[in-house]
Amino acid sequence: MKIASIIVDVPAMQTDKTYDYIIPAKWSDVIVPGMRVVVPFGPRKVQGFVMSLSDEAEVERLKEIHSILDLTPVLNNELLHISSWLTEKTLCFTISALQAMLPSAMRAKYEKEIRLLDTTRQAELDSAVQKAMNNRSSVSWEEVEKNDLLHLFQKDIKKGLLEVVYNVKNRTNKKTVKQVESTRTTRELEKELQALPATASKQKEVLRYFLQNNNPVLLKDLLQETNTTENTIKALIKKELLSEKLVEVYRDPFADKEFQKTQPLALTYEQQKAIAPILTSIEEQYHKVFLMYGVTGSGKTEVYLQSIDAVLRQGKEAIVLVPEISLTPQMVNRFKGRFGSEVAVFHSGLGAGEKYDEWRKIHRKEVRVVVGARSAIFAPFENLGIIIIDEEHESSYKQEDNPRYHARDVAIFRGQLHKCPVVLGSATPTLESFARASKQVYELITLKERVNNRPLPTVEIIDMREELRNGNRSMFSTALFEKLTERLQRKEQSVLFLNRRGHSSFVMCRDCGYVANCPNCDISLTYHRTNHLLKCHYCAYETQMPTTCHECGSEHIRFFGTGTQKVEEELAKILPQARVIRMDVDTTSRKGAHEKLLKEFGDGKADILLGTQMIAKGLDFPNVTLVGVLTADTMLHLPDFRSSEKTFQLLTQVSGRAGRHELLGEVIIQSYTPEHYSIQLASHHDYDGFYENEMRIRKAHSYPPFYYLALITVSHPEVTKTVDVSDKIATYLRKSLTNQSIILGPVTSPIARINNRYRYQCMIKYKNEPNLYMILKGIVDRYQKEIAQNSLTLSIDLNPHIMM
DNA sequence: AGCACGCCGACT
DNA sequence: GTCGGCGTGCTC
Repeated sequence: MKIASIIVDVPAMQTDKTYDYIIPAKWSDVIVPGMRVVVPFGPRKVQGFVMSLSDEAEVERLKEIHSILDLTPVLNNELLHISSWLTEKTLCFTISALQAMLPSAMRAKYEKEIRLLDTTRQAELDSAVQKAMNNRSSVSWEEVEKNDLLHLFQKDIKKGLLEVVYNVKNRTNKKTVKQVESTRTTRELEKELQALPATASKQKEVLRYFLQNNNPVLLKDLLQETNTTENTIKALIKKELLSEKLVEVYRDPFADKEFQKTQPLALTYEQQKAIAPILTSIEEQYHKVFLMYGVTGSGKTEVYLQSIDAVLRQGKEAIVLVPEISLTPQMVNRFKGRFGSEVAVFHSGLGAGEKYDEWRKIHRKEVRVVVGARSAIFAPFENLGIIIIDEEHESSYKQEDNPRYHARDVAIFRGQLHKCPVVLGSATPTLESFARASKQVYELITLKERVNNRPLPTVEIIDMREELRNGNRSMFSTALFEKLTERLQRKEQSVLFLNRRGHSSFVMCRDCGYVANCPNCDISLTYHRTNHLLKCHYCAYETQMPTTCHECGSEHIRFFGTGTQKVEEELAKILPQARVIRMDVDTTSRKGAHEKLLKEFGDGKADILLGTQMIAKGLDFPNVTLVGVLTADTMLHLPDFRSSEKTFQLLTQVSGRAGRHELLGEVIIQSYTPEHYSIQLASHHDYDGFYENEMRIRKAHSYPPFYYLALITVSHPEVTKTVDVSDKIATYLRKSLTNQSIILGPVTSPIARINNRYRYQCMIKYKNEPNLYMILKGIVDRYQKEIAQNSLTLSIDLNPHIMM
């Protein structure tokens, strides 16, 4: 008897193991590991993944697999292997790891319905139930629940008149279109054409089309070619002259775009030197991590493209990871332009169906290059030749919910398995990566020159305190205002960058200092101008914007913090003649809006592009000669040891937007702490200086890359319980870990309460703790019961990037 | 996660 | 004496 060990789609500690099922004889040759199946689990049916096969099971009474969802495995052996590695490294459930590797469209949807067991006994049903059933043989559970009839239905279920049926619905929907073909040979068609009455002129025209071109054609195209309607075709199908069938198609998000084919550019001497070791590792098929440290504009992308080209010539495949926000059409164009239909693209802008289609292209080996955000690292390639992570320092490569993985770690793991190079590219590498490169763990590749030999833009730092002292209370310094005016006169473009992270528009009373906070979470409420509401970003709480202060009754209650809208208004006041495009979540939420705004700016339809993080990357407009950073230091003071690094990266990134072509670029950085080393060193384009300085600080405070971190967050509706549990955990950790490790806390989380749950955290700083995973697992086990009751939550983040 | 089973308090 | 509250434990 053949047995399959299956991970079921029930994300809970108690079910985080395989369950054995009998493989029905009819599928004994079909079912292999990596397939999705539906299995009975208790009284219901759930989706499951086949992990392994065997001939014997430890359990006595086995059930059979109910149905199969795939004909070929959706996860190959390598991905199954990665899933167990992920499960261990991130302490997540196996099912979460498996689901993270597949497009969301492949996750099962569940549906419950109540069905009449015996049609002859319909009369015995409760009259209200009969009415609700309305002669149907089944009703959906939701419908019954919505009409508040569950109680009555339950009685009839007990009587054995009705039963509850659990269905697993496969969400995947392949898109199909109608295709029409003729059923006759050309000669026969000719006869039929003669036989048609003269009145059927349209039908004749269609037949004439097939006489010319007796091949299957899409209905849509046929209608257009013959200028007719579906009815004509239907008539012909009825006469059995034509037949129609549904063919599967891909939703192609780039269908209506044309990609100009590009040829490899001649590499500069520096680029040639950079690519050489990568090509060697591709040719000789060994794994190595390269850190490609190249200033903005040094032509990293061309090195990627030519490396991929070498991989493709070898018959292998390539993954390119790009941060979500820089997955712009410009970026996609570069890859599609070089490799054409060999490229699949993954990004969050695609709908679930579109993502599924891109995934299938890879699965069916129709493409060999994938360009995408974080999750593209799980692309089901089997013969990888290179993995490239562009903008390696980007925090979006770390997933912030379970499984809390970092795409870089997965990339290196896959690189080892495939014996292929992993290239990490950045103008501002993370300290972790640069330190590894310094220790020769990674091979450092440096690109110091900009391709067009343009000098880096000059950067001027403006002390905003000084401006204030001089009586300038606006958010534009005199210097920035003057430069903006200058650009307007010269008909050049400017980019204004507002760093909003950590500085939302909160509401404060000018008289007493009262700040409007969320009643459920210890966090200030954010003002939303569109509907005049105060909203909490952590729970769903929202309330009207108060007209008077809750504390002192003063009317001087205002919102603080600078939003892009406010900047736009002020800009309209001081530079009324300037045409401004604003890019933020409000103006880019609609599909394609992002792209449209950028195109407008690129076409010179505006003088100033104003925006948040999303404009920091990838933009490359020749006419931009000024970049202004309105507030450089807003995120410098976040409770995060990486805040200096992030500020440096951001400023460097933003500065890179100016003067990329013939025209010289200038950058203005406005700051209230201009003396800060992040700002100073970024203004001098001095990464090495920043690296040294920051490494000293990290060493002094025992932070990465000198120590690894693990963050444990405890939350519970009662403070006392939260404190109690976190205390016990800290004590246990101090007892169990080696004395080389440092355990901080417990302390309250930077956000002390979310959704009425108090939050405490412990931080572990460690260098080498071989038993750490076991110890942390033990802690989760110990509190399993309370976690299951949903009173307590423990979140464990290994290598956390967000400390809150 | 769901769901059944089972053991105590408020009603017919 | 029964209905229903939710604490406990299981799902191959």
